[in-house]
Amino acid sequence: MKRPARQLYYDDLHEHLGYVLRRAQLAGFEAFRQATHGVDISPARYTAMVIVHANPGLTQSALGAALGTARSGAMTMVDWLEDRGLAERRNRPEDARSWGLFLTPRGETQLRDLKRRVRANDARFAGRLAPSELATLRKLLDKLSG
Amino acid sequence: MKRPARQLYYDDLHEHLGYVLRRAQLAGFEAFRQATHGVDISPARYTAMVIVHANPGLTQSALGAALGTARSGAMTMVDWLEDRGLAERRNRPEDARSWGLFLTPRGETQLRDLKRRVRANDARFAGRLAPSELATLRKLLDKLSG
DNA sequence: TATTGTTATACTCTATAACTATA
DNA sequence: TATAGTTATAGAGTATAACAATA
Repeated sequence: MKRPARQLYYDDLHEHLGYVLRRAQLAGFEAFRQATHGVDISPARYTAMVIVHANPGLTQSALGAALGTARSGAMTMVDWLEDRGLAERRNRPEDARSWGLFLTPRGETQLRDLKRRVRANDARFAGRLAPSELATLRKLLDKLSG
Repeated sequence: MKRPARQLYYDDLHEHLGYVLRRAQLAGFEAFRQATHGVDISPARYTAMVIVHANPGLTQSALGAALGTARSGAMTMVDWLEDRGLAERRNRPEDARSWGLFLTPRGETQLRDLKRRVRANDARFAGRLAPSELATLRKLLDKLSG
């Protein structure tokens, strides 16, 4: 038989907004993981697919800036997407230094499926709150991030 | 002269609670970084110090569980704290397999200083919201994480 | 000169698995 | 047998710096 774990104290950690945000964000990652179970994807890569889809032809640098990573990080990201046939680099006539990024038909299809799943699970995750609470939360978080 | 960056579209990312949480959490990390400028610390290590301080004598496994990491991660964490003279491992008479963790006097002093800084900066960061908004936000985030 | 993509490299964080000593 | 700590190892993720091609 297992001894009951000793009671742990957290001092005033729950007063720290950063700590509370971090915990909520980890719960969000976990919800995403469940929503995308069985698909080889991550929050960052999902974000990348959404952004490429919404901005067809954008450059790697622009993608990196949108994701908040260095150019080399965007490079790795696009390699990953291209290796799986989800996105492709095309020549840009107006600037031979850079590529234009596009989702492939397969990438579009997968993104549609992922969006459906993520939306449904987001609703389930957010379902811990009443609709009015959720609207308030989104507003307050945006205000905090701005 | 630099060309103006092309307008970027984010589709419905801002509808996704996980995405909004992630952005807010990154803003929180940045606030922490500013608050602790010049001190060699991180949010996770700060959390570890707070928990050791609040639970003197706890084991590494208990610390790992509190931090949400594997035992080997707690090991690395405690090594880091011990190397800098901030915490120490003491023998536990009641169980020779495990250590009891304690902050050193130096650790206590540094934690006091850090707490002051983090609290002040937390107030500044949270200051983007009205006090009533902040209370609402904390409540909603806790509800979401629970 | 400046920018884009690329490559090499390194550092942090974290997870797994195997080992040891104690229980 | 189960658990705590330890160690080795590997995999993400990310940052910096240097280089070639192009602007």
